[in-house]
This record gives sequence, C-alpha cells and structure tokens, in this order.
Amino acid sequence: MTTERYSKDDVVAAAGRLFAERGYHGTSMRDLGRALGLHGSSLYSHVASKEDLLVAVVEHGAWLFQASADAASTVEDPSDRLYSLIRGHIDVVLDHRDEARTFLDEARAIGGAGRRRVIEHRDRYEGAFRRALEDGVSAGLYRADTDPVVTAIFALSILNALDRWYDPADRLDRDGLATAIQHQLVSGIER
Amino acid sequence: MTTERYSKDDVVAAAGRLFAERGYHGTSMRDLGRALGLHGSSLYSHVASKEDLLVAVVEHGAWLFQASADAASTVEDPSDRLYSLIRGHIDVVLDHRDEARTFLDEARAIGGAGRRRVIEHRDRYEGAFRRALEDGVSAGLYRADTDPVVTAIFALSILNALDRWYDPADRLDRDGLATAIQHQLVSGIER
DNA sequence: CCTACCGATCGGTAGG
DNA sequence: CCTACCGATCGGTAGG
Repeated sequence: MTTERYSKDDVVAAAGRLFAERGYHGTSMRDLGRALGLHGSSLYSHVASKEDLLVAVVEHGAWLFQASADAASTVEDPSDRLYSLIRGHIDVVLDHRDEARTFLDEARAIGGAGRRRVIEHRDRYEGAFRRALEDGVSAGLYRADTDPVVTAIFALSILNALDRWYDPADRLDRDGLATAIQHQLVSGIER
Repeated sequence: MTTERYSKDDVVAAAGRLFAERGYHGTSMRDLGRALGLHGSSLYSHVASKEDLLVAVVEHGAWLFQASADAASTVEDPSDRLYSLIRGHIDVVLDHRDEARTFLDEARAIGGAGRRRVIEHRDRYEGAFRRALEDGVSAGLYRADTDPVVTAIFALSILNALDRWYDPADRLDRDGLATAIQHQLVSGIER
C-alpha cells in the first residue's frame, strides 16, 4: 500500500506537456504541480531538480527519434528507407508532440554535457537521412549533384514543423502526408 | 545635452538578441540591463513593461518579413516572384536573426490581442508564397495537382530553419542558397 | 539613468 | 505527498 499517486514517468510526461506549450523557463514547478493536482514541492520526491525533468523529457524525445531511425535502417532499398524515415518521423512528431517539441526547442536550456549529448543525438539521426540520400545517389535514383547534407536538412526542416500545422481531420492522412513529403523531396532530386 | 546613452531602438535590439538566444522567459530585465551596462530598473525609462519589449521585437520582425513580401509582390512572373520571396526571406533571416527568431519562436509569450496580430501577419505573409505558387500553376509552370497551401508551408519550413545551420563561410552563397531552395521546391512540382 | 526599494514568485529543503 | 519554510530572483515603482 503506497501513497504515490504518480510514477516518475507520469511527472515527466506532464512536464513535457507544459515545456512544449510554454517552454522550460515559462513553466514553474508550481505550474507543473498544479497540472497534476500536487504541490510544487511534492515533485521533488520524484525528481532531483527542474533541469532533471527537462533532461528526462528531452532524452525520451531523443530515444523516440532514434528508435524510428533504427527501425528504418533495416530497409535495404534507399527509396523505401527514406519513406520509412519520413513516415517514422511523422509518427514521432504527431504521437509524441510534447517530447518531440521539447527535444527540438528546449534543449538549449540544458547545460554543458547534457546539451552536447542532444546535439550528438541530432547529428546521428540526421545521418540516417543523409545516408539514405547518399545510397539513393549511388543507386542512380537521385541526381549525382545532389547534396545529401543540405537535402537531409531540408527534409528535417519540413518534418520538424509538421505538428505546427498538420490537422489529422484533413483529407490528407499520415501515409498521404509521408508520400507528399517524399514526392516533394525526391522529385526535386530525381533525374 | 542629454544623459541618455541608448535609444529605445537600442534597447529593443538588445532585447531581441537575448530573447532569440535564451527565450523571453529565460531573459530577465536585469540580464538585459547587464548586456547594455545598465541597471535592470533603468530600462523602464525606455519601455513600460517587459512584454512591451517583446511586442516591439516581434513587430519589428513582422515588419521585416512583410516588407520583403511587399517588394517581391511587384514581380510579375510567378517563378521570379517565388525566387524573390525566397531570396528576401533568406536576407531577413540571416541579416536580422534576432528579430526573425523572436518573431518565429517567442510570439506565444505575447497575450491575447498581440498574439492574434502576429498570427494574422504570418497568414498574410504565407499568402504571398501561396499566391506565387497558385499563379505558377495557372501559368502552367507547376503541376495542376500542386497544393499551394502545403507547398507554401514546406517552403517556409525550410526557410525558417536556415539560420540554424547556414554558414556564410560555406561554398554556398545566398544566391546559390536561394536557387537551391527554389530548385528543391520547384522540381518537386514542375511538370 | 541610479538608488533604494516593493510584493510576488522562483527552485528547492527539512521534517514529517 | 503535505506543511512550513528558505534565500534568491523576478518585474516593476518612487523619487531623484
């Protein structure tokens, strides 16, 4: 018999919601407590500090993106792999908006070593897109003068903004969205 | 003979720098004062409130974007007009990073009516891209099944992220960058 | 633009 | 998880 109403994961999830919505510095521990029906000070039985909470949310986001890239990396065909990467990113960004947005926007509030780890995560994730594009060039699918670095950034720029405008009630479902993005991207580099 | 070391514009510019870098809520009036070599309380002879300062930065950003769109709107040819919009956006985002980033990221910290005005500004600006694309479709430059709404969003997603990665020391100059973006975009919708 | 403040709120702790 | 706090910092004001 325990008196704990929430697990640490619950607290981290609620923190993600507020951090994504108002930003890390725009959210106080008392705000977060209120969202859970607790006192702000009670949160310290779950976490050591506010920054701890940010790190937990951001690392969850990083993990979701990486899991998606790892799954896509098993696909041989570069074009199908690119589709998998796009489709996976869509799911992460729409099914885990809070973690994704916090990962993308609030990592700058993390100090020193934690911030560097986030940047490493992003570089590695970006590398999966880069490689799919490089392999596509090698396979003759995309023009030889394609810049995989820049094209990967373009792809991620589009993907990272999705949750800001995509409406699931749209005529465009997620598969259609993924196809539209790949088509926008690939027809720009197809030969 | 005056004792004022700074104009309001100076204060607004410095605020933009800090808001873009650390966010509105991550910047205190004392931080801002320190950046200018003043006491935090001295800033209140230039502005009525901290939010005032945010509104001033964001409105400057909105104005810069709108001025760019207005200049481009004089171009008849839809393809040239799209290039002008892209090229203008690049200049705003790279020559006025602080105002642009604050406009893009920190407007959510503005309350009620101010926030609505920002959203109207964005919609209007996006409309210029949408119209260039629509006109391009009408002129037979782009495929008839092009979705100008979605394509405009894709274009702006790429453009709004530029300052996060573009290195002016690159082999790619601004004209080359604009061409690359238009090419990425248009070849995806050309017939 | 500075000095000297104000009440409110911040992240966090002690002790239960 | 709550009560009762802590010192630090917040946005902002009065008066010069």
